[in-house]
Parts: sequence; C-alpha cells; structure tokens
Amino acid sequence: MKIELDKTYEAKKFEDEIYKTWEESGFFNPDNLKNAKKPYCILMPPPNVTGILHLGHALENSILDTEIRFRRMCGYKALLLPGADHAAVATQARVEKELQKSGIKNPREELGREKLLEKIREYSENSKSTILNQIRKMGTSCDWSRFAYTFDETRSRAVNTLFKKMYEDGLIYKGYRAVNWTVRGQSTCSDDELIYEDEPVTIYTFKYSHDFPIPIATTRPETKLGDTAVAVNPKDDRYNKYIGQKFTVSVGALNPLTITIIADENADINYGTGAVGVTPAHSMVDFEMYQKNKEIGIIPVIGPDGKMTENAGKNYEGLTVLEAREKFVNWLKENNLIIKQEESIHSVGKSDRFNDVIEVIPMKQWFIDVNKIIPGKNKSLKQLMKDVFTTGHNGKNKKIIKITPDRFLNSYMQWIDNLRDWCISRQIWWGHRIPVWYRGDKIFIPKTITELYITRHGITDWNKEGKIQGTTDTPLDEDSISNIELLANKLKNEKIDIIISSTQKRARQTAEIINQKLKIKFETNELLIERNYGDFEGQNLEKVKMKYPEYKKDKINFDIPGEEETYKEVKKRIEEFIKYINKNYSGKKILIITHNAVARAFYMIMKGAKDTEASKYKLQQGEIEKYCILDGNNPKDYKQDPDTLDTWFSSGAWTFSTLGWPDKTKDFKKFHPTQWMQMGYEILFFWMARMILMTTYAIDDIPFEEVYIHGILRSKEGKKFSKSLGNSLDPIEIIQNYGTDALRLSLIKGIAPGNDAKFYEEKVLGARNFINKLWNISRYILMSSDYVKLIKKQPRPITLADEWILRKLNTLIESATKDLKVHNFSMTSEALYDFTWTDFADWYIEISKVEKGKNEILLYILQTLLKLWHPFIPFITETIWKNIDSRLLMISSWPKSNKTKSDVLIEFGKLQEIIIAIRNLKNEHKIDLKTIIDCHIESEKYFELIVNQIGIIESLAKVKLTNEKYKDVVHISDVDIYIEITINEADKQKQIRETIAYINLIEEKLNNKKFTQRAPEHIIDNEKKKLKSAYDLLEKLK
RNA sequence: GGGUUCAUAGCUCAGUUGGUUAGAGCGUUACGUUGACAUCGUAAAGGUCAGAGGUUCAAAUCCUCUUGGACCCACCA
Repeated sequence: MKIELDKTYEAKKFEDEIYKTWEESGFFNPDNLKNAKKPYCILMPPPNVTGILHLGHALENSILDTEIRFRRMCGYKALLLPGADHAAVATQARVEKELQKSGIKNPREELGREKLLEKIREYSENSKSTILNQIRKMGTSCDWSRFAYTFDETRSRAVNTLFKKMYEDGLIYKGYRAVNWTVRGQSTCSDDELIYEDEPVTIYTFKYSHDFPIPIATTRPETKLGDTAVAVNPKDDRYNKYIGQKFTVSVGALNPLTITIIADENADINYGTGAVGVTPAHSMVDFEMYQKNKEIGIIPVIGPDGKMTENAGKNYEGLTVLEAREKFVNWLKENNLIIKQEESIHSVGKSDRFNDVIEVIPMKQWFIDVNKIIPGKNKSLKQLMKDVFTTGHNGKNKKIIKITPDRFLNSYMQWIDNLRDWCISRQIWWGHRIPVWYRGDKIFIPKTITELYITRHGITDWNKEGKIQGTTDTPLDEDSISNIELLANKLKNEKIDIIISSTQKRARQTAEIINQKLKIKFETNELLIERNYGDFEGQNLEKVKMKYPEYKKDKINFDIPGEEETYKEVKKRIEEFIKYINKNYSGKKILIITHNAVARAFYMIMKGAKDTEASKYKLQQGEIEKYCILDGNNPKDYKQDPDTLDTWFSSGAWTFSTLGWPDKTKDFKKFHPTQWMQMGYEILFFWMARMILMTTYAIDDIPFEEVYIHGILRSKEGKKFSKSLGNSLDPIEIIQNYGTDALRLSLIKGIAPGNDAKFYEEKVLGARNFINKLWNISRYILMSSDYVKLIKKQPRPITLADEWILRKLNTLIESATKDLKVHNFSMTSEALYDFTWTDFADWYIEISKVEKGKNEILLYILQTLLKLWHPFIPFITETIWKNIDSRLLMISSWPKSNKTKSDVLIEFGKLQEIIIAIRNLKNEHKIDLKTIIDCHIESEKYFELIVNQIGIIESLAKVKLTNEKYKDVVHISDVDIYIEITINEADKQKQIRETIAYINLIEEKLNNKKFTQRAPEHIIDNEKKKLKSAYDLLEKLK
C-alpha cells in the first residue's frame, strides 16, 4: 500500500479529530493505564473563570502537557488533573462591572444576594466552558473525568472541613484588627492583593497644638483626627523625657485627643522629626504598636464607606477622605500649626481588582493566626511553611520540596518572615460562605450539615388548567419533560446523595427523570404527598375559601373539615419527615421532590415564618429551595455568617481537595503528595505558600515533591501582555493560523525556568516551519518506503552513515531522557530540533538517496523521533504515527538507547568536513552547487574513508572524483582536495595566518608548566593532538 | 533599607558540575526550484561574552567592585 500525504501539513485538518481520539481512548485517565504502576500526578493550576485562555495559560498547558506525556510514555500512572477556580473577587468584580455597563448602577443593592449570585454563576459557567474547550485546543492530556472546580461540592466540603479543623485548633479566630479595605469593592483584602503605585503627595510637618512639644509629619492629615500616641525612640535625647506623659489636644475631633508618648525602637531618630504620630485605626504599623500598648486606645475616624465617622467631629463627619484632608490642613494653617510642607513621591496601596486606594480600617474579621503554636505540633504555621524547604516536613529529608530555580527560595523565606495574620473573610458574595452560624451572640460550627434541596414535581395537564390535583395520580405533561432534564443537568454538579420523592405519580415520575441523569439512591415517602388541600394555590383561592364557612370567621388560619388535611397537619407531617431525615440521612444532601403545599410547609418550619405569611410563599416549578439542618437543629434559630472566604483559602487546599479529601479516597491515597507542581513566580506567595500552609497543617505532609517556576511572557518590547495595553495576542487565533503544535513549540523552545521570555509571531512561524519539515521528512520516508511497519528493534547498521546516525540517535535518546527527567524542556527541544533537521534530514536522508536499502533504518529513526517529539508536539506526531501503527503514539513506550560505536563520529565528521569544503569552494567561485566538477582527494590518514565513501562525496558535494591532480589544492587538516578551480591567494594567506595564531595559542598553553602539571591528562593529550594536526596543515598550506 | 535577576552576533535567546578555535533561530549577503519540503536547499559574513580586578594550569561560566536595565519584599512617620 502506497501512503500519500499532503505536500504541507495543515494542522486544522487533524487536530480536533486527534484530540477526540485521545479523549475517547480513555488514556487520559490513569486508571486505564493498566500496566503502569508508579503514580505521577500533576495538578493543573486552575484557570480563573473570569475570562478566556491567554498566552500565560498556553505556556502553562504546554509545559504541563509535555511533562505528563513524557511521564505517561515512561510508564507512569500519569494523571494531569484539570480544574477551574471560581476566583471570588476577580469574578464578582468583573460581573459587577459588566452589570454597571448595562445600567445597573449598584448591582449588590439593586439585585440582592441571590440574584447577583445567579448572574455571576451564569457568567462563570459560560466562561468556564469556554476556557475548558480552549484547554482541549491546546492538546492538554488531562483526565476530564476528575475535573475539579474550587466551588463545587467536594471542594466546598474540603473547605468547610478545613475551616472547622483550624477553628477548633484555635488557628482561625474572629478578631478586631486593622484590615485593608476597598471602598469601591466594599470588602477586605489581604496584604498580597495590594498593588503599590508611586504617586505625588504632600508631606505636612505640624504640631497638634502650640503646647505640644513634639512635631510630627504625615501624608494623611485627616487620619490624625484619630491619633492616640506619638512614638519616639527611647534613645532620642530630645524626646525621651516625655515618654509616658499624656497630652490632651483639641484638633476638632469629636472629643479632645489624649496623646500618649510611647517608646518604640522603630522610630528613626534621624528620619523626619524623629517622632511618629500613631494612628492605630488607620495604619498597619500603628495598629501593631497599639497591640503592644493597648492603653493608648484606638479611634477609627474613617468608615467603611470611605467617609469620616462621627469620631472625626462635627466639622468632618460625612466628608470624604480628600475633603477632610483639605479642611483639616486649612485648620492647621489657620492656627499656625504647620511647620513645613513639602512635595514628595509616595507609594500608595491600591486594590488590584477594584483599583481604588486601600483604606486601613479596624474591623471584626476572620483571621488565620500564623504564629500560634499548633496543638500537638509544637510549631506555628509559619514554621511549617519554612520547614518544607529546610529541614523537611517533620524533619524528614524526603519531605523537602525541590524548587526550580531555587533562587525563589530567598524571597519566599523573606515573605514568610514578614507575614502577618492572614485575613480570610471577604464581604463579597461570590465565594465559599464562612461555615459559621450564630445563635444570638454564640458562634456555632455544626458537625454535620444536612442539606435539603426542595423542588416541585414537573408540570401536568392539570397544572396547565389551574386545577387542584390533590391526591389524584395525574401524569406529567410530555412537554415538561425537557424542563425537568434541564433541572437535572443543573443538579448534576451538586453531588446529591439521595432523592426522596412523594409517592404520587407526578412527583415520582419527575424523580425518575432526574435520576436517569444522577443515578443515585432513590426512595419515596408518603409524608411528602399532597392531599386534597389546595386552598393556597393562587387563582383558586377565593373559590376554595368560599366553600368553607370558617373562612369568614378566621380569615387565614382555619381548618378544613372532612377528609382533607389542615395546614397544621401538613406541618406536622413534615416535622415528622425531618425527624426521619435526621435519623437516617444526617449529613447528606437530599433532593426532595414534592408539592407546593408541602414546599410551603418546609418554608414555614425552616425559616420560622409566621402562619400568616403562608399564603405569600410559592415555589415555582423548576425552582429549588435549599435548607440546611445543622446537627439536627432547626435552622430557623441560626444565622449564617454573611461573609465569604478569601479565594486562596480554597486554592490552598487544591492538591488534596482535588483528590477527594476529606474522604479517604483511593485517589488521595495513591496520588498525594503529588509529584510535580508548576506555576508562574507571580503567584508564589498567593498560591504555593498557601498550599504548603494548608497541606502541612491538615494532611501532615508536603503538597508536592517538586515545584517548577516559570516566568511570564512579554511582548517584543518587553512589556507585559494585557488587554488594556492593547498588545495581547490570542492563542486561539495563533492556533488557527499556525496550529497548536507550532504554538506549543514556540512557547517551550528557548525558555529558561523562572525567566521571563519574549514572545512574538515570528517565533511561531519558525516553529510552524519546523513542523512542516518534520511532516515532509515523514512524507518522504513513508512515500518512498517499500513497506511501512513498526520497527521494534534497532536495525543493524551497514555503512558508516548508518553507524553514525544511530550513534547520534542514541546519544539523543540519552540526553533527551536525562534532560526531561529534570524538566529541561527547552534544551531537549533544541537537541531534537537540531538532530531532526540537520543530522537526519540534511545529511542522512540525503545520503539515503545514494546508499539504497535503508528502508528499515529510516523507519526506525522516524518512529523513534516521533516518540521523542510527541510530548512537545503531540498532534503532528500522532497524525503521522497513524500511518505506521494502529495503536496510539500517546501510550507507546519511551525509546531506550542501544549500544553503538562512538569512533564513527570522527570519521563521519571528516567526511562532512570534506563535503562542506568542496561546497564552500564552489560557492565562493560562484559555481552552481549542482554543477559537477572534477576533484581529486588525497589523504594518508583517511584514505580508506575516502575510498569507501566515494559515492557520498560525489553525490553530496556534486563532484566527480578523478585520479588527475589539479594544480590548485585546498587543505583541511589531514586531507588535500585538488580541484579545477583557481584558489584565491588571499584566502590561502588568511588560512595560514589563522592556523599560525591557533598554533601559538596551543603552544602557549603546552609550554605553561603549571598547565602540564595540573591539568588532567586527557585535556593535555587533546591539546597535543590539536597541535600536531595544526602543524601538518600549516606545512601543506606553505 | 534587604533581596533576586539580567547584560553573549543587527534582533531573540541557548551555553547543564569551569576544559575543542563560544552556539542556534530570525535577519543580512551570495548562489540555487532534479520528484520529500521555497513553510525549502547550499554556503558566507557577523561576537574583546557590559567594564575593571581577583581565584585557577584554565573563566562567558566562580568571587569582588563598577555601569546600565528589570523585579520582589519591607519602609515610606
């Protein structure tokens, strides 16, 4: 069978189909790698659900996938676990911004919690599915069946479990502390979420009053309305006599300020006035001083709305910070209290998401205590975070994390030293709600949370007509089934444990349709049924009511006589049902399919609503109402904390939450700790530090054995890619133009770990050209082969060229394997590139056109090359492989090197040297390379070589070898080439000069006694050899 | 203030523990379309490895300093 391939490789034609083949093969899932034993697990850094794939993702995916494909081929149980991050602040900020654009000025106020969350959920789901498809486009071989989302059920459970554990260990506390506050975002943010920008400011040096002995300086005069102390250095002779004294000053605040003079080593005698005005409420550093000197007190003068509070005094209350600043400065001026006023540059902290100036404000928030000794550990979180890089976790050598490049360790350690308690509560709504409830003032963290998802049956014909159905067994309307399926899809991600439905047909039927998707436990329960009791069903209300004489007496709460059930009886029935749940399904997630009146009863019980509100409640079909039962208690007495958790709290748990923790799953046992982690240096503190914190604490282990840090991509001008700069490149567009393989190769070739790299289209173009070269190499071999089959054993070499190429190939296998084991992607790709294009295509394939009968060897080299290249450029290699073998290249085994002779390298090198010398001569004399000229070669040393390789020389250099000596001769070391071209005398002289200089260089070395005494023997021998052939050459040239 | 990092050909970068006359791609120049490939071939030009000093038999590589750029952390009263 003749194989036909297109003249050029068109990525678009193959990539989607190939990815589909891989995915359907099931081998992305390590469970299907039956022969593999040793696990190799990598967690994908989960992309945020705020946008689309950018170049950074493309880089990460290229690196991750190259690594995992290599490991898979090496026989590991390779798992690349994909995920996505709900990215709390980032996502909410994005959606709010878009809503504002569409005219909703204050989304939180106008929509309310539930509706805004619904909008964000919608946006994030869209964004998630887009970005996941784009990750498929990158060729990433991750196990989609294990996909994890930081905000899904399993991950939420991990977050809640972790929170509870840390709270019980006293590591999480609720405290009143100064926090970073974004007025625009109306939320706290951590120290790491600030970006600092230099801005011009005015520094005012002033005195609180004329009597006050110490002048102080500030860039934030308005905060001085809340000063409670002045700190001076105890060694400062000017001021130390005042230490401990209190001064009362009136600066216009609500109450006169009592300023205590305190001692603090941090006050620099030589800087400014040498004294620091202390505003505990509005400065992190000052707050720490307050903690050491609680007696000085704390007066907040700025509120969460960014306006001055009552404490600031009547003149200032309600003013913005800037207005207050101006007014206070004016007051100081009027009273001649300003001593100096100077302009300066100041770096101002801003919120990276909301881009407004951060105010430091004291608040009651949740914190993680990083200094507290962990019960039973005798160490703080800070110490745990350091240990993994120094002594190893629990002092074990094996539990030291290897970081590449290790220079990042320095800044990590420095960061840990400066770490303050981590504020984890946020006032935004998109995120894990803090799993804490309050009963009055008491904090309550339940052991088990039973979750009820209440929904109604699907629509029946009777519903359509507005009839009361009561105990009838009306079936579902055919048209409504698709709506129920939609509902089922929504529920799929919620990890429901059991479905309980009313026994009535319409509910049972609904449950069955849903369970076709969920495939979980399903039971029916009589307590959930609807009786002939439809008096609150809306449009029939009046009619029904009028049937009963009691209605006139007691307008709302009345009993219905006869067989029908009263409202109170329904409530009783549901209370009984809840008892049943608590007894049998405590801690589970339960989907309840029931009827309107029953749903209402749930509402009344769970929310503790008054009976008079009953008729106002209606659950629409298709809607879900969620309730939590906390340790079997009725939720109506408990109020959940309204705040959410910092998104990095859930990210910190990533390496184990993705593997099913807190359950002791098979995955967790097999794959944790993970083998390799990869991330950009910009999230080292955000993410790596937090993963280490969480894992060492909760799992008592390291999260990963190795972490590989990559740099960021920059434009040709060295700028960051960003939408706002308008210089961003869309990876998807690049893929469409050049193919995924070209993009991947251009991202990986020429990068060093931890270093930034410039990226531009020409690089992709170069990679694309290479891809095409590889295609054509394959095309030539496959099309000109007598047969195509899998060559399992290295064929026996026959000629020198065979020996040479196999030697080169085996060296390549060795170096590629060695380098990939230490994640040296760039170097490996360059070595492969060089071999493929230069050694294989330019030399060996050309030789194969002269020396026939290389079918098997060519196929063998091609197959080996496809394997070696596969981790980098999976699509084209798999596409070509399809023509060779029916099994997937993806799971073929990584090549092993064979023994080969090494001495052929010198011989073949000489052959190349001869050919290049002749080509060069022709070029210099403007003779078409293809023109065959006569040539005579003499060499004592390489006589045999030349005789044996006449064919190759004649064909690659396009010469005819003759016995006739021409007058003109070219010398290269140990070989004389006589040709019918007049040799340029100047060239000859130049060559002589160069050779002499070279000889001098070596002689100088060899004459140096220290060199001959101390250098290793093989180095000296080598120098001697070099000298000898240089002399020979010089002799001939003369 | 503490720390990290970069400077190698016109451009973008490799150069693994010090050891051939320092490499690649792009670009440039010259020549070339015979059946794998013009997304190509053949060859050439182009570098005092930022500067100075040191360690060493030997330095682009290790150390110190200088110059110029990038970055991180803290402080910024």
